[in-house]
Amino acid sequence: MTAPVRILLADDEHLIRGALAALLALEEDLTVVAQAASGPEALAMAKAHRPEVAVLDLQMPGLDGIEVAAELRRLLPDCRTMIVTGHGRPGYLKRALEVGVRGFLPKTVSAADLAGIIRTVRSGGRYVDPELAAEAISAGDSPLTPRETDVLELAADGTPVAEIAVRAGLSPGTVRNYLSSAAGKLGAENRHAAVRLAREHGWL
Amino acid sequence: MTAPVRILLADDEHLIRGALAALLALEEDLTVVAQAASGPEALAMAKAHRPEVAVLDLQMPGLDGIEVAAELRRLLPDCRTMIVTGHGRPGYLKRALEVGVRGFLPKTVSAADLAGIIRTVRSGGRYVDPELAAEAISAGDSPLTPRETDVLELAADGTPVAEIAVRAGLSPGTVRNYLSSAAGKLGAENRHAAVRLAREHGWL
DNA sequence: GGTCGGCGGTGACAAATGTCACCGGTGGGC
DNA sequence: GCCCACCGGTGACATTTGTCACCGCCGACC
Repeated sequence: MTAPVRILLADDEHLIRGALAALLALEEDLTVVAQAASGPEALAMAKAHRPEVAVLDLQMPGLDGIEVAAELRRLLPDCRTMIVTGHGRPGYLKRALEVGVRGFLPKTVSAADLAGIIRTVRSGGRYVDPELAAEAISAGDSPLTPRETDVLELAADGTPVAEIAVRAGLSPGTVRNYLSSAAGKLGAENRHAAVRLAREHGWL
Repeated sequence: MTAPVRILLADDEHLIRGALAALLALEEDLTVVAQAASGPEALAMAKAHRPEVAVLDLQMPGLDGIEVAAELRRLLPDCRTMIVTGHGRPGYLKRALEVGVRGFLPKTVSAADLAGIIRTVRSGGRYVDPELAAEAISAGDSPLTPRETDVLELAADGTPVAEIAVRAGLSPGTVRNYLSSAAGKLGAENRHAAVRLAREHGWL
């Protein structure tokens, strides 16, 4: 029998992380060698313990799972990464795949599935939750230009145009043009609805 | 030794729920008699299995944890309820306590703590996460009148004033008055920022 | 070379929104 | 009875916003 798969587990919810660790410990060919409760901690633990597979929660303090995955790819190219997430926005999936994540799944999978997917990923395979994949495909690419996305993001929490203009280093008129065009492309009544729609599609 | 505590576990994230069940199974004085992945399912399982303690996730499809707790109180007055949640908005805590929830904790607690709290709740005690409690207290009561809250809620997703007016059965002018007054009370620049602030405080 | 899309900008106009004063009605508390 | 807060409304006004046309400047692509 070969040595067990060395796993790094990162999730800011202690309860979940502990439970997951306990669950994976039941699988004799898997071993959790490190745990972390935040993005930076995950990186530190990875450097120290050099896991073969990193199981990362999407939302974590400090750095989110995708940012950690990107860093890990630079630091430990041999370490396979997978993302586990509660709510799967399509945009996240795309970003994740771009930084080399090999597994992407919602927390609704069963423990047995998780263990299986870890093995798959470990041996070079990939796994993407079918439902999330379908959503991502149907969502398609963002119709927004990079700059439109920037400006829309700055408009996210009800910031008035004048402030957006300052923060983006643009003239107020230009900001309004971008917002108007973005809202038009998204079929939104105004920028606030546009923000909501873009968020729903994972374009923000 | 007395019979083990009969527990109902409700969480829509299969992975978490399973892991939790496995974890609680390690405690010999606790036994998970039922599991559910949605609000309605939780109620059905509760009716069928009559647990002593119901551990409910806050966000679930169908009915959220608090709604389930409220129903349970009617259906099974002897069943103690506790809410476990990822992100603890202060407003939720308040609503939870109002419907008789006896435990309210974030998912950042450890498994040992969870088991301890289940025992506490089972024997008639209460437990509220100190940090969430502090937030709730510092957040205080909503400064908004009921009607202001209604209108603000309708304004939530960028709905134009005209539509809010129709839905609320008010004149557009009145709607603007309410929104303006709400934004003023919250110190917000405009209604969208006001919505965000109210959400953050759990007042929405 | 030409064309086209993105970027940044201006100016002008209409529409939506924010703000204020002020109205009457109702109901609770002192 | 009086006061006060909330409800619902009107009218007027300034400000913010959305929308459109049109400008020049790249840079990529054919």
